[in-house]
Amino acid sequence: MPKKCNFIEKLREVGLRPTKQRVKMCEVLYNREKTFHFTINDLVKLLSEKMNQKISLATVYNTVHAFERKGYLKEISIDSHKSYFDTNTSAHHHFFDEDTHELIDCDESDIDKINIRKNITGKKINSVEVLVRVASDNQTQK
Amino acid sequence: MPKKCNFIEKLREVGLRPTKQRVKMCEVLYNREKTFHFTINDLVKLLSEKMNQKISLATVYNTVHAFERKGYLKEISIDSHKSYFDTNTSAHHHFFDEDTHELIDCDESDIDKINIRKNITGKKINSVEVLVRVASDNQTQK
DNA sequence: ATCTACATTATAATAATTCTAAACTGTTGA
DNA sequence: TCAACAGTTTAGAATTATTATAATGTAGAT
Repeated sequence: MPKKCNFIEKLREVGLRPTKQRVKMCEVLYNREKTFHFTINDLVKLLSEKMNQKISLATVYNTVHAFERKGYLKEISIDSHKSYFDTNTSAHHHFFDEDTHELIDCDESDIDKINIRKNITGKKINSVEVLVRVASDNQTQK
Repeated sequence: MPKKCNFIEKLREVGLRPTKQRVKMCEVLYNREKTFHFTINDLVKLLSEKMNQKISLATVYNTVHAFERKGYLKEISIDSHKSYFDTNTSAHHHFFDEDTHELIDCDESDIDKINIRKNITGKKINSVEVLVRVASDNQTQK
């Protein structure tokens, strides 16, 4: 469990100034056992309610994006109305629970390596992401 | 190439009233050889510019969603700021060109069948989607 | 301690989407 | 054929997520 000073170090390492707000956000995001999936809204709530940190919405956006640029966070595309972020920045896949709107990580061992046979000329592959949508077994299907 | 009356039939079959606007939209969407990927914005432009159909933005949204509910269209999650739709409603994967923001279909043969070893108790798999992000070979990477 | 560049803030602006309420139009069945 | 109703369309307002702006604050180097 890293403590405050470690975050200050870490932030400095990637060239981000360890401001009060950024350190606080690190604590919320990385002081946990499992990886964390969240929307900006989730994060603002956590900061204001649990951490008692009054923080401007704009700062949360700016800082999340700064973290993303520096490889601290990864954005996940699931639905077109909200941005989801993931503290696990390694290449991995996801389950998305359509009932609860929860994201669940997929271990590498859960899905075989994806083999892509098609080539787009002049383009290289940046990433390959699998999204498995799940829902309650007894739910009406579209 | 289906003509107007076929669309009227088709709409009726799934329980949608064949209104002027819906038939026009069918013509734009399905009178083509290849499957078509688009945003709401693209569609509005096509309708107003190419088809000379003045149509309310709200109607386009309503109708696209009606089509989606009825299985005429599929939504694709790529980026969190716009909704992309696909006239190919069968299970298939995509390439997304990050330079041009273009979607390209993947044939079934392009990617091996995805084998998922993890189970979420009480949940069943609704869909498995692979998104392959590609970009120009000489582009700076994040 | 002071300076400067970068951060934060409140607020305004923008963009995508949804809502609303009134007007309109397929469809049904008398 | 036509009235009546339910489903549609429409313009515009409202909402939601996000980004821009401009003033103020602060970390870090000198």
